Amino acid sequence: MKEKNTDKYTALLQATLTLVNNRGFHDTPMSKIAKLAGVSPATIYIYFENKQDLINKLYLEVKASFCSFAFEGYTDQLPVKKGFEVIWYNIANYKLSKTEEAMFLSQCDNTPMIDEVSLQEGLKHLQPLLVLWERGKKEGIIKSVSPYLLYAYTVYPLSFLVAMHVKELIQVDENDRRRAFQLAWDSIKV
Amino acid sequence: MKEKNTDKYTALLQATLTLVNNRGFHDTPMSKIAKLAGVSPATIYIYFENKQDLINKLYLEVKASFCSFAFEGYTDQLPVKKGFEVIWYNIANYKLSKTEEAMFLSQCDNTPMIDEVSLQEGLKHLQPLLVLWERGKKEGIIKSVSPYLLYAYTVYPLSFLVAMHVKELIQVDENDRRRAFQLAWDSIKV
Amino acid sequence: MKEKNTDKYTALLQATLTLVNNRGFHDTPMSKIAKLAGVSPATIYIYFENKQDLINKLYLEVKASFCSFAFEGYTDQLPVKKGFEVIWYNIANYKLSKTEEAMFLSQCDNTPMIDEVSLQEGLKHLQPLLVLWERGKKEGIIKSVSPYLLYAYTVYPLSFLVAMHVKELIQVDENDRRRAFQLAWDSIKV
Amino acid sequence: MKEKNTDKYTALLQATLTLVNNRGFHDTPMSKIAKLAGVSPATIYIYFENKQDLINKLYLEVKASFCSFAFEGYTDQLPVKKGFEVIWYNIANYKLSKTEEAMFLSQCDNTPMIDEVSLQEGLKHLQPLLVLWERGKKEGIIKSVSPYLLYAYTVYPLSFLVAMHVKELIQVDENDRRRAFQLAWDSIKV
DNA sequence: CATGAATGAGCTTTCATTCAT
DNA sequence: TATGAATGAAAGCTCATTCAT
Repeated sequence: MKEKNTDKYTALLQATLTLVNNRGFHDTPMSKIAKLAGVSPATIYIYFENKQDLINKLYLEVKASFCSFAFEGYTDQLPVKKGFEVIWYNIANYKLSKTEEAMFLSQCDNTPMIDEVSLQEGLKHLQPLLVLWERGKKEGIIKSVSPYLLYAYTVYPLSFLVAMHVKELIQVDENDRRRAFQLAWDSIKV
Repeated sequence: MKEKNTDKYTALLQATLTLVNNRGFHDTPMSKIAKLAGVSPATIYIYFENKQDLINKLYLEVKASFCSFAFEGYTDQLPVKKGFEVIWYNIANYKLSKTEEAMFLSQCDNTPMIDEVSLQEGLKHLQPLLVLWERGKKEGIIKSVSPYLLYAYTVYPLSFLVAMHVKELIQVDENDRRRAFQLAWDSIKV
Repeated sequence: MKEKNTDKYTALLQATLTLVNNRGFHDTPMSKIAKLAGVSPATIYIYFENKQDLINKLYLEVKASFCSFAFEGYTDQLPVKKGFEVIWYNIANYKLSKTEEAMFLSQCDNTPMIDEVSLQEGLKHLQPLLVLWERGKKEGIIKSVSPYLLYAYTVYPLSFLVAMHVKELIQVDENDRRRAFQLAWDSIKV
Repeated sequence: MKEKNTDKYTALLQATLTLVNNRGFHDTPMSKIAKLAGVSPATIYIYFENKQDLINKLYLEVKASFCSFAFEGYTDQLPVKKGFEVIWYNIANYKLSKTEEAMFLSQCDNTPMIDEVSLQEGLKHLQPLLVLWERGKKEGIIKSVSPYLLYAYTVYPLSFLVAMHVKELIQVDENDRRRAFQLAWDSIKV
């Protein structure tokens, strides 16, 4: 009974993810979401207040899963470079394996699609990375620049790579990832 | 009379740019575009085939203006680093001054909004940068990696900085740009 | 357990009365009725066939309570004027104290909301008043006009007074009622 | 061109009048209104903001026509009784000939269907009758009671007679109107 | 060329009602 | 008996597009 609930809730989020990815938020009618999730259109409104709420909740869900993945195996005991490496590979692996989720997050971050409130909410989770960078700067290992710059040159580029990967313009195998990491690290290291 | 034509054409593109930036492609009805441009909805269809055509043409227009800006003052006579510097600063300056255009391009590149054909069309213009990178690799100055990687770590990060700048989370003054260039260059230089 | 039944039945009627009064028949969804009555929407269909049946039954219930009230303390032994006075005051007191019920009856009588069958059913109860009027006419005390006219000028005006009372545009104290009765009586007396 | 506008506007109001009368506000979908008026559903929204606006505007239109009719041939030079007679017969004739309009007004006045603002707006027009009554009271011809009472016992009863007339339960010929007027006047005269 | 009016198609959302439990 | 979940049908409304002028 509780199962059924979670099932439909999840099915709806998944359907939305797929459709918004392939067709955009516009051009993704509720009826299509319902059909792909295997429920009636009216059922959506049992689990979500409205279309905006559905998309917001999907965003938060995906963002949370992304962030929990990002810090797997990481502790602040690790030396700066090693710690950064762990996180960076986590993120890269997530984005390149869960491409649907990655593309969706990209779309959300570059489009006025998600409530500002939800966007803020979604940002909180990257805190440990910021702390790590701060430590790296103190230790003279990482350049003394704004965390926004560090993010722009290490994590953000992955979005582009994923997009090219999805379009099958590039492969990103183990070697490629190592090379990409090199570029990221060279960019921010002192 | 020719003036008038161009005026309305331009006004429509400008109106679309503004509205799509602020509200997204969905939630930007033709009627609102017409109103902001100061014309009748029917008039749009004199200049554009339909909504998709309007957005495609806007994309190409903006992309072209962006690319022409990007290579101002550049010749392939320049040494690799100097040539890259010229182009990079051009792009940075364009994106940070014409933020509306920059945000729009971001949205187009991360959303299934533009026809694949038009996207391809828009890509052509960056050719000289690719040629420059090839030269850099041959001269052993730039890392031997895919141009997609080079793009991801030098040009693409600017989109993130622009977004943060527009949200007034960061300033990007002359010094910041110099720092940003340093990160870009460190990333790809051998 | 029988208690429970009656409780829910009554609660549903009461909830319907309140909601239809405040929001109209349209704009009164079954779900809201259920919530206000403290039961599940599905439970309504145990006690009532459908929405129309619910509203019909409410109408008959209220009409019956109204009519039983109307003839309290009345016998056909009373002289005509005294008898009329008793009934008229009963009706006035009912309408002005049970304003929710009175407003609801008004709404039913002026709107195609209740089945014609139920409306006919509801009319039967006023019989004794018609008989009294007939007697009054024979005795030469009451004008020889259709009972519809007599009703229109004695009972029906009270609906207007109740409406104005509910909107707090007029008070209707003991004195006002006496004055109102005077107008009613002057209207129909020979 | 202007013709067309007025035509459709009027056709829509007329269609609404008919349907709301026969089926109630609930159970009168916009699509049915459109069909009866011979236009597309979308066209309604060129002339009216939404369903509520449509019904409000209809109310004001009908109320205005009613009131302008009510005071035809009346001047405050007339003696009180004569003046009252003129107005009363105007109202009676309007209601008994334009029964659709009369029934609609009844429905609006007894149902939470019209915005409070519009209801207030609609009330203004009866001013001259109130002034006449005031004069009658000063001259000792009319009972010294609230205008609400006077209205309840002279004008309001007509709504009941119209309803019975529409249901074909009574005829209301010239003689009947004279009798009805007698009851109204006896009610309020000193 | 330019437009206001018009619309069919389709959108999001609601709701009376049902059904498995 | 009682219900929360589910839904088909339909509601109000919007919008890209057309067309007579």
